[in-house]
Amino acid sequence: MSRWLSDGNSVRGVPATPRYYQAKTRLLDLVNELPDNTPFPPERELSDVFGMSRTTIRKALDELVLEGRLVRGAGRQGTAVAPRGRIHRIGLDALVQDLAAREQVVVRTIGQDVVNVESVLVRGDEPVGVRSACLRASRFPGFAERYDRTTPLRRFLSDAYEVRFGEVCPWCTTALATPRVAGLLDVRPATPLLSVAWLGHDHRGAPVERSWAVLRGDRARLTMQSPRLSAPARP
Amino acid sequence: MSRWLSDGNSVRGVPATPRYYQAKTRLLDLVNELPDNTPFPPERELSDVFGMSRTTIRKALDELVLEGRLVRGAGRQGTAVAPRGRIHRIGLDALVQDLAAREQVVVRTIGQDVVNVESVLVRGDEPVGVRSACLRASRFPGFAERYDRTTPLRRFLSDAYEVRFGEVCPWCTTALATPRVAGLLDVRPATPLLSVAWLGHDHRGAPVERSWAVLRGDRARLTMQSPRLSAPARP
DNA sequence: CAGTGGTCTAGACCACTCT
DNA sequence: GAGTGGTCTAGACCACTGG
Repeated sequence: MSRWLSDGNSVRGVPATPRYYQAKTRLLDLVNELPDNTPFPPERELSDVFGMSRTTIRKALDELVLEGRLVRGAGRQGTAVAPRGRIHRIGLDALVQDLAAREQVVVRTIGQDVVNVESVLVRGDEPVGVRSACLRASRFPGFAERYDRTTPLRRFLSDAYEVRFGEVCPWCTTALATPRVAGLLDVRPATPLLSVAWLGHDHRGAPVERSWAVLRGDRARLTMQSPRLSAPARP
Repeated sequence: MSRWLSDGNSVRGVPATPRYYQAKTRLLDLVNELPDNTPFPPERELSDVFGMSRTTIRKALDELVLEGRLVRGAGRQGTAVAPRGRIHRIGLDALVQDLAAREQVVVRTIGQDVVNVESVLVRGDEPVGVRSACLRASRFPGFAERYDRTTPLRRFLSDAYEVRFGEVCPWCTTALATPRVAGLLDVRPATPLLSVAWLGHDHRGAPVERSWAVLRGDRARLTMQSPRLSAPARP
């Protein structure tokens, strides 16, 4: 009883094949035929040629952009066919350890007892993710002044404050880019992102780090450790 | 009415705080104050009260729906506050082992030598994900007839075909719901989903299984093994 | 029946970038 | 200056649901 599966006519007032989806299909064919970086027709021209309003065309283009097939530039740059093969692999442990190539590392104080370390993950001159860590300021006195912003965070904490990290159990979901994150990642607000979060404890179980990271789904893949693969216990 | 309450800078023609985002913030406050399943004001009323067009209001509502804070119903049902606490944890190894509660397990043959096992992951009467596995038919003769569709897939393969599975290295990204998957998950097409994929090999390294799973980001969290947390090697 | 959300239109102004 | 994408408006029609 899927409400959205249209099997011919319409469901819930939604036409079986919305016009924007017809446009998307045709535009996708066009994208597949064009080489990387080929300039794409302007939205107003497509609107004219397809006989649809610019709004409808934009909805189709929006999805192709979200799927990483088209790239939109500012001003006269216009839309273009996205370069293929720009997917970067990012390891989960590298993300947690903060070993990825970074830029724009910012340290700031939030409220009374929280220090935030935010960095933009870069791969091949493109921003692919944002990593944000929150630390208890009282646990790491003078952190903002002492941290050099280049050493991987966990290594620095280990070296400078003698933290021995315990286990971590990250979890993964999707999130929409806030305007702020969208600016850092050069995507539109509300772009769906891959979100990873974790809590860091020291070896005695005391909380040390509360962190999250978001990755551009069209530019990054998160690779993980293999789960335990012994055959599951049988009753 | 002054349209551009520009409260600061802009990037690429996008105001720092778009109007729809201001609406979203205010609407989110409202959502947080209301109990689960409370009917939400109609879009036209919000449009009137906020002094914004219905299109702008809808854009704000769209994001709240994608984030699982609001639920929209058909016809006179209208919009309502989504029940909270519906986030289910799904373990990565459970996903790979196919241990999650399933419904609609379908086995079909694709092409010459591929058998596909597709199942809908269910948690608390809601579909939260789809799992799809592709096997080489010649490696598992008679699979479609022998598989009982209730035993976890990997356990069945181990028991019935004496497969000893080797390591697995899953990767994670985002995807947009195809119309077909959207129907299975009861979401709109193009809804962003969490996507997990992996290749299964036996202990000798021969490929056995090519699988992927998608999860509703507003209903499921993927939990993972902790990465290696020994301090990274220093040069 | 009235009212809801889903889609679509034909405009408009803005900030930006290339020529 | 011209043309691009990003946002926004004020309408419209549709299919659907409840009283």
